[in-house]
Amino acid sequence: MPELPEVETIKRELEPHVVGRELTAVNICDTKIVAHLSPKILKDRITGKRIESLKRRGKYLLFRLSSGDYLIIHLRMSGAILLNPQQPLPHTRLILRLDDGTELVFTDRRRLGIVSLTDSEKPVEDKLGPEPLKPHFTAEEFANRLQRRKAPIKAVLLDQKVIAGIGNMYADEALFKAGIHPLRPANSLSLQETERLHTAIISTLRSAIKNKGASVETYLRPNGETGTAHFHFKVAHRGGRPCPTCGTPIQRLPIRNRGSYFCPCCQKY
DNA sequence: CCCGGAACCTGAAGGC
DNA sequence: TGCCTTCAGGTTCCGG
Repeated sequence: MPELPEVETIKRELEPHVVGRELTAVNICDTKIVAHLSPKILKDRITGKRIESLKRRGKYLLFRLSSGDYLIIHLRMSGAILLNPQQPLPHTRLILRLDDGTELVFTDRRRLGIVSLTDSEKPVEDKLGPEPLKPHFTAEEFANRLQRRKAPIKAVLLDQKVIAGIGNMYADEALFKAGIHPLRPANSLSLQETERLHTAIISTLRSAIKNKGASVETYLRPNGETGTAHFHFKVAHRGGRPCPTCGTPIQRLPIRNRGSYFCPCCQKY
């Protein structure tokens, strides 16, 4: 499941291969993945354009084109982008060919990912809160946002308008690191707890990026290799296994229909 | 605005 | 063996 660290890894590993290159051919294999405009218009508007830069914002990838447009890709649950795969891949949705022969292949087993085109960053920007790894994500601003919400902290961490880029796995890992129960109402956290969580979010994401993301389910890096961040998970996807700190079995609890993993001993309500 | 639940989607896994 | 149900979760939509 691509979250911020996975999308950041893809961005970094794709960047040197795509920036400055021209899109010479666009093959939309599954028109259903194109959102907000017709597949034909998207294809016509990006073919022949140069990729000026590649940026990640939250879980979105934005390719800025020489036309001034932004080609936007969101991988959702099962999307991946592969560079020059050795053989045809199952669930291929989109193929971009560049002027040096490079091929970018967007695959998506569950078909929930989207490709779109906009003339500014605004549509993406409007959906998202602060980037957690940028200096403007401060503990004060974080505390402010939490104070307005009484929903479970786990649910609030998944709200992209509160913080951009956190998903189910890293929400669980950050809450464990901060020692906070996932069902605690967001506005019940003390200032100290909020600061611990703020720090935990940043260190959890940084460490996952160092490990090139977590390969659970279908996530792969553009070169086809897996990430290693999941080997360092303490609670995420580890229901029933002993907590690495105290040995208590990790519990699984559905919150907002998402499996939430936590240690009932280290994260008391 | 805020909240929780359902829908979208497909393949894997488990029950019978 | 095979059919059926359940589960996985990022985002959006909807009713309260």
